Amino acid sequence: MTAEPNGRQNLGLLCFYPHRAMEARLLATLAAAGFDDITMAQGRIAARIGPAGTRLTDLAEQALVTKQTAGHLVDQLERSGYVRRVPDPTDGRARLVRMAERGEQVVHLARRVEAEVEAEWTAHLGEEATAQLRAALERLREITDPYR
Amino acid sequence: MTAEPNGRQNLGLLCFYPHRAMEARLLATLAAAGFDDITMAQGRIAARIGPAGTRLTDLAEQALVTKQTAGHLVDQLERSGYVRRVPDPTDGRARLVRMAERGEQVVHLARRVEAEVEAEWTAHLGEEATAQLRAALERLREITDPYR
DNA sequence: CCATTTTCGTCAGAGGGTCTGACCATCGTC
DNA sequence: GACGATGGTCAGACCCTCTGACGAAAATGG
Repeated sequence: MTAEPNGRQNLGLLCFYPHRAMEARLLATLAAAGFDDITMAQGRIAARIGPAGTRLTDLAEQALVTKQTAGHLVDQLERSGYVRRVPDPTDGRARLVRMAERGEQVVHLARRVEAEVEAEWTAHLGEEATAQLRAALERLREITDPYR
Repeated sequence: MTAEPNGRQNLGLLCFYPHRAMEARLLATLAAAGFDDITMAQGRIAARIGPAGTRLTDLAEQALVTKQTAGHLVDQLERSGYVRRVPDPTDGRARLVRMAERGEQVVHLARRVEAEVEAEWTAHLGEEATAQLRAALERLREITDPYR
């Protein structure tokens, strides 16, 4: 991911800045709201928990980490009260990771911050350019995201 | 960075996929070429070394890490023979981190891979959409990258 | 219906990346 | 020259992630 001598940077690197900015804003806002024990890694796992709960293995697969890593992160989320594990009624081996009350609060706040940041970006780029940006990124995802 | 229930994902997250894909490709290709002792963190530091060498403090600032972290990574890069530290003739305290021969080789290869991946993306999106994407990301960088 | 294989999850251990805090040497300035 | 600012290192800690090994439950297939 090298920065070329002329100002031209590769597209992968250019994608990095907005992503980092979004994550930093999220983390800062959540911390300011009292959710100061959350980390980015935890967030990336938590973001993939479905409404009815999700298996650890699925979380790991979608987040592109090992089961062990996902388990470790869920341990922390559970200890902090953001999620809880319940038995999966359809499979004796499995457990479902489900959002707890405290977790839902974080999700609501995170959504608001995301919308806020996107609004700022739209103000900078203009409506049309932003829509094109989103469309391009979504198409790009087809070939850069192994998970759909 | 939550994934919303409907398919719509926030722009920060959408930016993540291409970035991750680019980094993964780079790392895999470099490893296959025999540079198998390099890591992403090292790459992010190394990418910021200028032609005449760069001070550790500047590397740290641009990469948004502490001096200690940058120093640690440069240690590894030096041990692997990618860079070397030379005294800064203009400042007795400072040392310049400069690319070594082996480092230059990596940079050349990395540039080629980046161009390759961008070509694939362009093939998927089309020339015009790719140009627009780049323009939008560059404008977005103005407000999402604290370093210029 | 049982044996085998697969899947779900955990435990244990290791290495890498990053940070804070303390510290020394040198530079620049008054 | 004295003193604050700057470049860099050392030490210690924490978090993230991985590999390997394993037990329990489910799925498969005679």
